[in-house]
Amino acid sequence: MPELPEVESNKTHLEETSKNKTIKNVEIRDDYVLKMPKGEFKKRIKDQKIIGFRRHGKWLFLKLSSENLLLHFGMSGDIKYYGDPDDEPEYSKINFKFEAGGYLSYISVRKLGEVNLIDSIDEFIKKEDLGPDAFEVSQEKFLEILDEKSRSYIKSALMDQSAIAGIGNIFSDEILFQTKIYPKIRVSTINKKERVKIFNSMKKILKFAIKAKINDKPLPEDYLISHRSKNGNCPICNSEIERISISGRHGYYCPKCQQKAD
DNA sequence: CGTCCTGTTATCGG
DNA sequence: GCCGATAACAGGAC
Repeated sequence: MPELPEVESNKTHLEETSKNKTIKNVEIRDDYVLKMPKGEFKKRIKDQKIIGFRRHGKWLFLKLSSENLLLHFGMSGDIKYYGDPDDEPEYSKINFKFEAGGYLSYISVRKLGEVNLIDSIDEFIKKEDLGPDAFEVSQEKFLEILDEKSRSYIKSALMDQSAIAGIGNIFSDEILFQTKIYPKIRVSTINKKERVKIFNSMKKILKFAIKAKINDKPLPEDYLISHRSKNGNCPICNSEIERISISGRHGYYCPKCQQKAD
């Protein structure tokens, strides 16, 4: 379930369970997400210690003794630590076994996702052309990126990983709902005051969602996310939520709260 | 059986 | 070059 908040909560999970542990061996159930030959991956990762973590956008990096393990969760990926081999999660694709006991599973229901080993995290971010992380970016930088020259739809701009990294379909809908902005207007038509509102809302929502995810709590009832599916109604005005197609994705919005004209 | 889906990428067209 | 639309990737849920 991976947009920025889910990946950040995965990072917390790893910090709590897997830090400073040494990988004894790896079991590969399905190598579809693995971007290198199985044998090479196993050989390189064996005996490496997990010394730290970093997240950028939807990408998670495990810093190892001599290189970095990168994980991307696609649309249905997850990660889980477990102590007993009988507790291996369903759809686990790659299992790391620790020297001290315990396991870590990279899980994915589908096969979208990526597991790889890389030398430099900074170079990877550059090579992937990722923008600044949505949770870290400064207001100044944010306004520089979503500037009056951008002809993109606001929803597309928020989801563009090369602009701002970490926001996907669900959270872009939430940000626009809470700022009462119609998803299909051009960034260039939104004034600075409104763009500052978008920035503040983005930070607030991400912070809240990370906390909720870590504590395994649902998001508040007045979030659009809680009403986003099947014939949902707006938690503010009770209008029926509408669906709109933008950049190949389906977004949801309240036609009354998020008017085109502003 | 058909439709839907939290992500990314390649390709085409305006 | 910018930007949107589309298809493709996969497979489980409904």
